[in-house]
Amino acid sequence: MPTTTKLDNRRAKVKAKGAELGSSRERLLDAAVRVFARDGYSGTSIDRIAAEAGLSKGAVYWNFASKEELFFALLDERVDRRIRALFDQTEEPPPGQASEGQVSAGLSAVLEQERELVVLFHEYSAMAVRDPRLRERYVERNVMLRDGLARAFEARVEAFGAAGGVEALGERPSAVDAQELATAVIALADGLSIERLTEPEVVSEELFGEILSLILDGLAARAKGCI
Amino acid sequence: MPTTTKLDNRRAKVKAKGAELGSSRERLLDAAVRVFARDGYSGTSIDRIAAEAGLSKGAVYWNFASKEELFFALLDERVDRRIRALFDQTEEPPPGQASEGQVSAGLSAVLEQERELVVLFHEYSAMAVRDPRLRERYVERNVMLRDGLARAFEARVEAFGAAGGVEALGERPSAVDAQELATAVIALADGLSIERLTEPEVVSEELFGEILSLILDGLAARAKGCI
DNA sequence: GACTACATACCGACCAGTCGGTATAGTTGT
DNA sequence: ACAACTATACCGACTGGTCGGTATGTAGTC
Repeated sequence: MPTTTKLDNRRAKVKAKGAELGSSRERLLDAAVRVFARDGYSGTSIDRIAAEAGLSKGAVYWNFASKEELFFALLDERVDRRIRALFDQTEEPPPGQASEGQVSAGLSAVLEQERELVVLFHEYSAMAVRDPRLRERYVERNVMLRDGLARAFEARVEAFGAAGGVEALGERPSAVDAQELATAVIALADGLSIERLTEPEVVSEELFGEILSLILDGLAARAKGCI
Repeated sequence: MPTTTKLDNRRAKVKAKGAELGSSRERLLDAAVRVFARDGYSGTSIDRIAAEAGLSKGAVYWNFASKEELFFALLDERVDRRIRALFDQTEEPPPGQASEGQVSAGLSAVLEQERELVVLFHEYSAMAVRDPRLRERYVERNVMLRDGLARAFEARVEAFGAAGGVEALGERPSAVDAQELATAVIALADGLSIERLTEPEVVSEELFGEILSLILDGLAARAKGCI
């Protein structure tokens, strides 16, 4: 169904011009981040977003095709971008250092400053469970993150293997591979960030890094055969 | 504000009689589990729940004070009960055995069979982020779970300490205490169960148990000083 | 005067909650 | 045993309000 060719033309132009700082489009997205995070997707009305941006409903429907498209744009241009940036900086660790501390610090910083993004991410995931279209995009993003992290682990293990003379992965029957490790580490990060939303005091800044290094120590110990 | 004394009296009686199998109340709760899990809280209408239960809106408002109360009842009588049962069986592990496998198997079984409960739990947590009243109850439940798990870890470490002659916790500067460990393990379980909702194929049955034993191995290795 | 970038008024759908009505079960007086 | 009365458990029409989306108006710009 070629629903909205006219609209697509319009949006193409908008996308070209809309990046200007302080443009209505940006103000709407800023407001949408706040309101969606505060009230949830279905608890948020278009009128409220418009009002919070100092604009009207007309401005919203000029810049976005629908409420859903506004939400998608927000995920693309705010949430995903942020997460990708975090993981890019993770993949190239500062020269020759163990990176758990860095990763944990980076993650904690994001979680601390950008509570709204975490809430939106949470909302995103809850919606992806139901909506197949959303799920497709959601999974695509997850695969990217997981693969990146898995590669980072493999690189680390190779370096470790060269130093310690032992391969940690794929040797023992109970060993986990890099993909599984990445899956679990992402799950841990997600889980901790979610717990932090309701109980900030029990999830310390360093916890993620500590557990991550515990896991890696466990791997190393198994590789050394000292368990 | 003593709002609904009449209603409370009524509900007390209902609670006494309502436990009968196949009662309207139970049928409504069964339907509510399905519909809330399928369509989300705000995507669910009272009429739809009633229809799915083969009853009418009047039946819903006879048995429950409001949509919110219906949802709370559902969390109490279905979700929480189930989770508590799982953790109770976790706290007394089968005689003298390492319990990671059991815990992981139990968790996986629940996640497999009761996808609806996981979805509802997810929804619950998303709502608790916003609604202070809900958050209070949510946190209360979390504290219970965490304390229980922390005690289990402490018991395990004591046993381990007796066998290995070393205390694993509170010795090294980078060591984590039982509460933090429990927090992380719950976060891991939550994260994995959420990931499993959208990507069932990447979260294997055994993954949780494997990571858990990796973490414990890491602790043991540190205690032995072989890292 | 045509196009842009909105504002405003409006429509139809949906929905939580209310309320009068009602069928059935239970209780009480005789 | 039977009528009179009451409480229980539900039905379904209705209300007030909200909200996504649309249609139309309008000030500024080229």
